Amino acid sequence: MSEFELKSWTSESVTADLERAIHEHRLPPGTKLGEDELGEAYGISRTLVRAALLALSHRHLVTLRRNRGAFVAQPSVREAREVFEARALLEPRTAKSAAERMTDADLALLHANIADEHVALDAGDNGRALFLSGRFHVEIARIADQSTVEAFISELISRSSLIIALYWRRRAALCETQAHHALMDAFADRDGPLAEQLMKSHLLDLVASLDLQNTAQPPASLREALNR
Amino acid sequence: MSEFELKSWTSESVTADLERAIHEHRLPPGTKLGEDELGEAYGISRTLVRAALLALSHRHLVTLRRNRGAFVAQPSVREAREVFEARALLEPRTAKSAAERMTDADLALLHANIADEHVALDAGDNGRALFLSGRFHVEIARIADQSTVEAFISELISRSSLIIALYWRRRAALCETQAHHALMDAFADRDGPLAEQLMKSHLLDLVASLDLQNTAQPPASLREALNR
DNA sequence: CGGCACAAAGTTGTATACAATAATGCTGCG
DNA sequence: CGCAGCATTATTGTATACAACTTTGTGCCG
Repeated sequence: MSEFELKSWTSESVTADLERAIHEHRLPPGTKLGEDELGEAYGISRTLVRAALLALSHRHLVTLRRNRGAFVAQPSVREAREVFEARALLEPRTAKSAAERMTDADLALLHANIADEHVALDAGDNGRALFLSGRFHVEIARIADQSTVEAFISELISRSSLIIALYWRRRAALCETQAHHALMDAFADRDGPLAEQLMKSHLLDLVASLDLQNTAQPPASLREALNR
Repeated sequence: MSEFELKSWTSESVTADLERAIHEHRLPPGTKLGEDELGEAYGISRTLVRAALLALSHRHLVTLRRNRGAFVAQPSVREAREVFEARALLEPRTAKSAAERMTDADLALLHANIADEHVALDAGDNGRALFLSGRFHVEIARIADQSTVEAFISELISRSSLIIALYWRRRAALCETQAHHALMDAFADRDGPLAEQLMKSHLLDLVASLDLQNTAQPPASLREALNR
């Protein structure tokens, strides 16, 4: 951890670092995020750690329990459904706008993103692959030139990562890169309506690949289950 | 201010109190929110004030400028357009869902909300009327039973209040309560598609009533204009 | 008289100290 | 032996102290 202390961390950079760790499943749902522990790891005081945890709680990535501490969030089945319903409202139209505004540079960037994802998958780094897969969606919002919607989608993508950690059904393959390739074709053709339709289907497929039937949510640890 | 000190404020309640003050235009865009000043007003230390200001900045209601302090946000024309585009993506469908799930109790609550708004208008309390007008939209999201979308809409509504403060064209009348009455009829009939269409039109009307033509944004104060 | 440099004041950024609360383990009694 | 109550420990909640930076005011020099 000592190498971290060389960098001069701000609450924002710590927030980003933690968000990425959560997004990549290095910090699984339910993980206790002790203030002293984090402060020591980053070489900063609890003041900045608390600011970072507060920011993450506002994005629903961390749950704060008064006098009890901060934990990586464990979205309920209910919340999982809501997140994907919100994505269904925002992302298809955003993909349409993106397709209509797409430049060649944007296309190249998206291609590179997919390539990186394949590299990560081949290297067995599923966490990084998942992160890059999410980035693909955020980049689309950026290309659509809607920073407000982009911020919402970015939050929803990160929360989706937690949902995948808890409810993903097919353990073996993240083979849904097909959907991203199909979207790329629509983008290359600047076909807005097609991109909108493809994104809509893609999100439905994603939800379908989750196990959201059970009413009781599986606790990440016995401790968490009993403290509830 | 001393009466405030009787209550035992938490960072959350201070956040809510400030958000409402901003929403009601008691704290206009550009207002400097000094930490000592706020701390003294609420009878709390800067620690809690900072937590509240941080929360408000995450909702884009407050702009934090490093080493310079916190200010009530002044959305740009660009941001104003984006906020209403995001609302256009979220609210019509949400109104449709709400119409389909509407109970008699929900209807009564919405009616009461509109009644309160009229009372506030008659009393000349435009700030409170504006707040209640926004609450109407948030309540619809609550009725639609989509807390994730509700949180987004709630943020967008508060930001819209800032936008109205800066870009509202017709100073005289907030006579667009007509639109809310029309929506109520659709809700009473549980007519989802109509509610969706009416909400869409309502949002378009709102944008049309704003003056978003000018490229340079009007500074709320000379000081702010020059410090930029 | 104007402008630049420096000093002083005020505000925010961060760390730390202390208080309050919850978790843990011990002890004694039934 | 088991459980209740209390002491201990650990962690979070809040306030405060100090450092860093920005802004403002003053005076010197050109």
